[in-house]
Amino acid sequence: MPHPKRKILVTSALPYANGAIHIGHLVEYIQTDIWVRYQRLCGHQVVYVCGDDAHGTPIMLRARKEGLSPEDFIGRMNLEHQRDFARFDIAFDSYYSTHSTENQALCVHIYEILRKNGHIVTRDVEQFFDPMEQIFLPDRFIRGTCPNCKAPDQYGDSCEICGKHYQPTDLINPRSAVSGAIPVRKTSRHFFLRLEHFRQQLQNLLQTRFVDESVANKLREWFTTELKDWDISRDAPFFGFAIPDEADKYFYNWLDAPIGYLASLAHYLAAPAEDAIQFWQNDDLEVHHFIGKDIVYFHALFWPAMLFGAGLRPPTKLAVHGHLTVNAEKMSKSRGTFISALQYARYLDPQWLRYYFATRLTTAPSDLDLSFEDFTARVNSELVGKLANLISRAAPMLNRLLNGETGVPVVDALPLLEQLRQAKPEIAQAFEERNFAGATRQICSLADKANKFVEDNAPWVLVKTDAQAARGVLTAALEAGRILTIYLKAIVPQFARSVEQCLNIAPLEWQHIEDSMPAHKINAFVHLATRVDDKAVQSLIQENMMSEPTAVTPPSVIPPTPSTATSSSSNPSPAGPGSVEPLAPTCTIEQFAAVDLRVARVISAEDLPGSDKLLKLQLDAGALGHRVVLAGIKKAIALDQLPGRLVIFCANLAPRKMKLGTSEGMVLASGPGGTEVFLLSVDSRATPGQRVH
RNA sequence: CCGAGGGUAGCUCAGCGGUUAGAGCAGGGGACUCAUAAUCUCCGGGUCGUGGGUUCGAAUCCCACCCCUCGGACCA
Repeated sequence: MPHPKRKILVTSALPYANGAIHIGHLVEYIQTDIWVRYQRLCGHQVVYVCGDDAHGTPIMLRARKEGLSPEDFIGRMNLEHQRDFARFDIAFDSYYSTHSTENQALCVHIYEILRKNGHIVTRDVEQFFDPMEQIFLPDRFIRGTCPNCKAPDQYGDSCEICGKHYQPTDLINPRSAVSGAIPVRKTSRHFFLRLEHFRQQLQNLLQTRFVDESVANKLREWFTTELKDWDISRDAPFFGFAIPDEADKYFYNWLDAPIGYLASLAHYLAAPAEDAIQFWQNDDLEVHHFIGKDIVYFHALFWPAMLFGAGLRPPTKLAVHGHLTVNAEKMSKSRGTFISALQYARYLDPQWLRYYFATRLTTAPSDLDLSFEDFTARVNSELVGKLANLISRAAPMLNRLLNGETGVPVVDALPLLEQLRQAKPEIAQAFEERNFAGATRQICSLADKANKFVEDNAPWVLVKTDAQAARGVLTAALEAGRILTIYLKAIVPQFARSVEQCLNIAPLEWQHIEDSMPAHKINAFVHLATRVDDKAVQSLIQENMMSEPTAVTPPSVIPPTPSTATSSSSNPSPAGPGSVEPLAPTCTIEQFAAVDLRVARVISAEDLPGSDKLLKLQLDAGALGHRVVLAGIKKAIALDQLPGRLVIFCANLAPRKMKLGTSEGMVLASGPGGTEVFLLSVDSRATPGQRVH
């Protein structure tokens, strides 16, 4: 009524077609779906599209491992994903795939324009190459010893033990995760999008309501330096779209992933790609992308840049959410908290998760925690104890004592009902802003009042003396339940459906808040929501701990973060230069002498909680005294093997303040890092403090 | 070290310049028995991270510091 109908295109990030949907992913899809359902409830025109991000080397390799063609593999994943989403009532209008003819047409179309307009350049890039497999290796497919903490078998982009990020070229003893071969450097021509061309437009975009202020602050940092060209090409063999007029060149899947939103739209429209573009360009259309904070870069820079370059409008809004932790820790297989959507649904009700996430989601892109204790408490006390209870006490009573017929709410109930209705704008605003925590808080508080009303008027007593009055009380209670259900409908649609059935009313819409139920006969009560059984929660976690990490083939590329789209092989910077420990430039004897290497004896080694890679070593350097050195060897060398041992360390290295203390030197070691670290030692007769020449 | 966000009752959080600081959950007492042992009621419980400042008045604004989380830099 008051506001005109909005036209809104909504997307959730495209999950990578390489693994199952897990509860971390679900934060985003549930958040998006609640928002979408709310908008629809208000009568707005919403198209909600998504699909699998189906391209890339990880998928190609994974398919091969399973003995499938990539097409068959992603087809299977797509079905699995759709099945999982359906269980959680994610109401996509179109769930498609980046591997589609529409997407290919769109990618080529946009690329051609970018090229024509001079936004594409080519440049030679040197990269790791697997000589056995004859493929270029994404960072994640190079494993080696972490150069920082010397943990062995770490990914090429970052170390899981110490958390350090680096270039694959920094790895000690790098190996191809595909074949085990030693990667070699190889040069190839790559295509780049000149991001700098779009600096002004991108910055202007930040002046709009494109992102919330806290995110905008962060984004502005990117503009303090030159925007680097973005590498959009990959070499054959690659599972993706070929770049036109080029032999053996493919589009990087992060190029076709966001374009996949358009492709999914085309699929929804059942129309050719041009129609999707036309739809997109509609002046009245709002475009909202829901994404995790890990992929802001792609959606705030690359994607708008592509659109600008192609003469298309940018998105209206990025709705950024944080990551999920479970019981206050990162999801962990060993703790049983790495839970797939499927596993969750086997033990627990998806409605509960929708409700619980809603109570935790705010506008801010901060991480949210799924504490199972809190989860159980809140679902039981709020969703079941307050909300469901209101109807489950009133409806059966009306059926049993008063023939199931509602009447007119008693006069005493009018202030309550008025209050319920007056909450509308505030709750609406909370939904609009994605402040679902605020919305549920208000809804619960209203439910408290409604329950109190029932309590105060005791219809079960009243019915003995004044049936009509009792009917009026129960009618009011059900009316209150009906209004609350409208408020809740976007969050727990199945709950709402049950209420509608029970109250024998048409599907509820937001505008029905103002209405009153006419006197009518209600249906038999149906159970609205069961309580969470703590045992089921325990079973779920137990089973998860037991279940072997199957389905994950060696180069496990299941994104460790909950959010989505192309988390693997997603190093945003252009394919970095580097090499397999190339020989350093020649140095003079003076330069060499500048480095003062000394013998030292390890006095003690202690763990540094908070660092995955570093150990704190106390060194006895003889006349030089004692030194504290933080060495990245935790993964490689057991604590008890260190004390007493002679090592070589650089004694005149400038002290370095690190996160967990200051390091007064550097212990020398070889090896790729991670668990492959080999300390240099000297013959046993060397004494601490001696210089190495 | 830089940036962002946060530190308010045992727990999760609301309040973000104005009367004695709130809610839910948990704990304790009571009421009720219509309801999925639900609901209602009462109680205990906080020097609102620390120290300064602005103000008639600060949890709320400013400055410094401490701690946590998340990015980034550095370590490499």
